[in-house]
Amino acid sequence: MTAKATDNTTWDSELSRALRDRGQRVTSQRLLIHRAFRELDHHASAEEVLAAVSPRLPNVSLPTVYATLDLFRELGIARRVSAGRGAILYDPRSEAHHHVVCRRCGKVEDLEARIDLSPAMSAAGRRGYAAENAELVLSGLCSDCR
Amino acid sequence: MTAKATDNTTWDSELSRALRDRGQRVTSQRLLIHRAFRELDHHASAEEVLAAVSPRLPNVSLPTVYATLDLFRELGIARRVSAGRGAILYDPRSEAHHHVVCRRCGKVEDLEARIDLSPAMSAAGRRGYAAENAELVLSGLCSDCR
DNA sequence: CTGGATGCAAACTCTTTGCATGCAT
DNA sequence: ATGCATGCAAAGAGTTTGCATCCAG
Repeated sequence: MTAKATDNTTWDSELSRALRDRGQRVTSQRLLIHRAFRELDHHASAEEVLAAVSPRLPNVSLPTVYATLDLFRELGIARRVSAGRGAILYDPRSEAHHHVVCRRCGKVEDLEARIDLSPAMSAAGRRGYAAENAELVLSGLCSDCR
Repeated sequence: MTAKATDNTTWDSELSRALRDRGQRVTSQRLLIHRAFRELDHHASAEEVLAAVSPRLPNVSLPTVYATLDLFRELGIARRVSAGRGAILYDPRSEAHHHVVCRRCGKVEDLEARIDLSPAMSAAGRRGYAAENAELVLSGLCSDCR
């Protein structure tokens, strides 16, 4: 396992501080879901996060994972990504990046590309939207499915 | 209604030709779903398309609408757009455009903005993907919800 | 005729909600 | 002590599948 104890304590205190700033409680579920999510360091479904947490803290429920990941989104720690099908992924908001999804097997990969989104942002502004987030998803067949 | 009979016959023959080219059958459901979809001329859910078709051809079922819209996607007539939540929208592929979705009320609007997606396309190519489609979705609060 | 397309219903997946219990504050 | 957070279960939304019937080719 590549996880370091120092990462955990750093992550723990970051999350604790963010929660306290909003007057929300610091629970072991939130801390451990946070650790698992940051260790995955990858777009992950609620199910995947649960699988990563369960060995360390049993009896964590899927609804709690959903609620917690959505809390992370509010805290700016995670982004929601709707990948192709109805599945929702949560992505640790590291640097701006985008995604490709295989239209056959559903696999999602990161795309490192610098795209100038300002025309879209200002178009949204003209429409009356306060655009907070931009999500670019390409789709096609991956090398395996082709 | 703004629909013109000429549009219908044009659309009908376009679709008929595309279907025959692929050895697929030209059915009244497909023709009428196609008309309704083109008349809507807007990102629409399967439910909306069904509502538009039903007055003209009763007993059309939702599964048929899904299958037909997905067929349109294969034919290049429609694009699938996953708008924020798990809902799937089908968008008539007119010109390249993108979308904003309100994160509170879920409303989806078109965004006319010319974005240079080539960096993402080539990044996808490097990953082994044959990228066929690009979908940019911004999210935020619309003027009503703000 | 004959097989692909349709309608109906049911299954399926993923996500959200309601409520009693528990724990952080 | 107080009430937000959790776990469980069940509901809910949206989409897909199975199968008998129907109709375009």
